[in-house]
Order: sequence, then C-alpha cells, then structure tokens
Amino acid sequence: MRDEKFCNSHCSFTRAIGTIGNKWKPIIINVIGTRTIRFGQLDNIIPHISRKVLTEQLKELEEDGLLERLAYKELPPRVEYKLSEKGLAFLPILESIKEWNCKYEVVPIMENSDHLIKYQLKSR
Amino acid sequence: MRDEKFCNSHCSFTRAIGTIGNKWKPIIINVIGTRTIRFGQLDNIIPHISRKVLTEQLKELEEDGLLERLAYKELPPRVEYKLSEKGLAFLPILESIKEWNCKYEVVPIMENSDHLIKYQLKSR
DNA sequence: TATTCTGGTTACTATTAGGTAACTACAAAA
DNA sequence: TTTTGTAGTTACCTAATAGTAACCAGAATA
Repeated sequence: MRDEKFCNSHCSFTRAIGTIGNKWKPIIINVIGTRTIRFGQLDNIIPHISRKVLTEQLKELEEDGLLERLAYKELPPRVEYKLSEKGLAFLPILESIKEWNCKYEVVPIMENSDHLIKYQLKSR
Repeated sequence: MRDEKFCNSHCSFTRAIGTIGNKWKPIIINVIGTRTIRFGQLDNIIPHISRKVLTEQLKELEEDGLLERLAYKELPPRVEYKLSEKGLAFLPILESIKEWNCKYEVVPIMENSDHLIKYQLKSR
C-alpha cells in the first residue's frame, strides 16, 4: 500500500518514492516490460507474490498511471495489463539499476554444499 | 529491514530491489548526496523519520556498501556519513527518477490553509 | 452431474515495521 | 548542581502489511 505521508509531500521526489519506492512495483514493472500480460501469468511468473498483494499493487500502478488494464467481458474472465507511456518511460531507470547492481554488488558464491557461501565482488 | 527472500534471490535485479527498494533508502541517499553529514543533521532534515528507523537504514546502507561511517572518539560523540563510490553511482539513478516524475506526475492540489500543510520542521 | 477455468474479493490471522520513552557515556556550560 | 548536547540502544506496544483459505460468476468440459 502507498504511504500517504510520502504521496502528500511537498517534495516531488518524495512523492515519486511514495508511488514506486516499494519492493513489488519495480519487480512488476520489470516483468511486464513491453508486453501485454494477463493476471494469471504475472501471478505465475513473479515468485512469492500472493494474488491479494498482486491485485493491490496492480490497482495502485493503474491509479498512478503506469499501467493500463483491459478487462474483456468473457467467462471465464480475461484481463490484460500493459505499461502506459509513463510506465514504459520507467523501464530505462530499471535498466540502469541493473547495470549499477552488476557493477557494484557483492554477490554470494553458492558452492556445491548449501551451507558454504562465500562472497566476492562481481566483475563486469 | 531488508527482505531476506529478495536478497537471497537468484535474480540480481530482485536482489538489487531487496537492498534499495524501500521508501527510506532512496530518500536518505538523496539527502546525503555528495556531502558529508552528521546523524543529527539527517534526523533534522528528513521529515517523519524516527531515530530508530534512521539508525537501522543507515546500518543497512553501510552493510550494503553504499555508505561510509566515520565515528570520532569524542564526547559528545560525532559521527559522519558519506556515500561510497557505489552510493555516489546511485545518485544519477535518483536524478532520472526525478526527471521521470516531473514529466509524468499528476500533481496533487495543495490547499493554501495553514491546517492543511502536510510538512513542517521538526521541533527538537 | 461435478469439475475446471479466470480474476478477483473477503474475512481472518500472522508477521513485520515503526513509534515512543527511557537510558547510556562524559564533557562543558549555566 | 543541574542541564545540555550527541548518537545511538533497548524494551514495549501499536499500526501496517502480508499470507491463507474460502468464495464468486457462468460457460465449457469430462
């Protein structure tokens, strides 16, 4: 859920963080990318998300104008989601986060045995 | 607090979101910017954050290598924070979020009565 | 006839995050 | 002597978030 204090801030950066600064939204936006995707697909592709939370996040993304929702009046129902112009414009930011992370992350090295974890600086 | 599922993900993007994808960290990184700043200053400048949460977030940022902490052995104590190379490299991403937000945000209507001002200086 | 399919919603519970107040050290100032 | 100042930590409690299971429509399928 959105943080009301953040979204009502006088500071536009704070408001921006209020809308996209949580853990699920960047993941959802990244998974959708440039395609059109159905609710069930998102639920399958995104690990560890519950339908309830997915519904909530999608609703907020739509309200904030990052997402377009297309509901077909069929049975069983079909609903498709795709990024709006605003949502698409956010993708390059996610790409730069990926690059930043690849360059600077200290990643755990998983050895054959699960209990042995070593760390190293990931090289480009 | 960090999300363990995210930080242990096989997907590096998910891990990245696990470290910086919450509401406080982008704010803190943005406030620090290129300067060296003391704990008390951060506590004064950032609205609505408690010392406890600020301490927690700073500790995690340090553990994740975005932040350098300099504690002087004085009394009363003095502790200075500044961004590391990794943290500084994150600043352009925050700038692009600002640009993205300015371009696409539907700005909330701020009413001009005193009792509706959402932000005020902390009295401490 | 019973089951499946989809995209949710609802109620209830568990987990987690966050707020508040009290407390620490010791030096210097009032 | 008491207060002030800094940068926290700790315990306790509440508020917010997330998980789970049950339920819905109504057509198609077995």
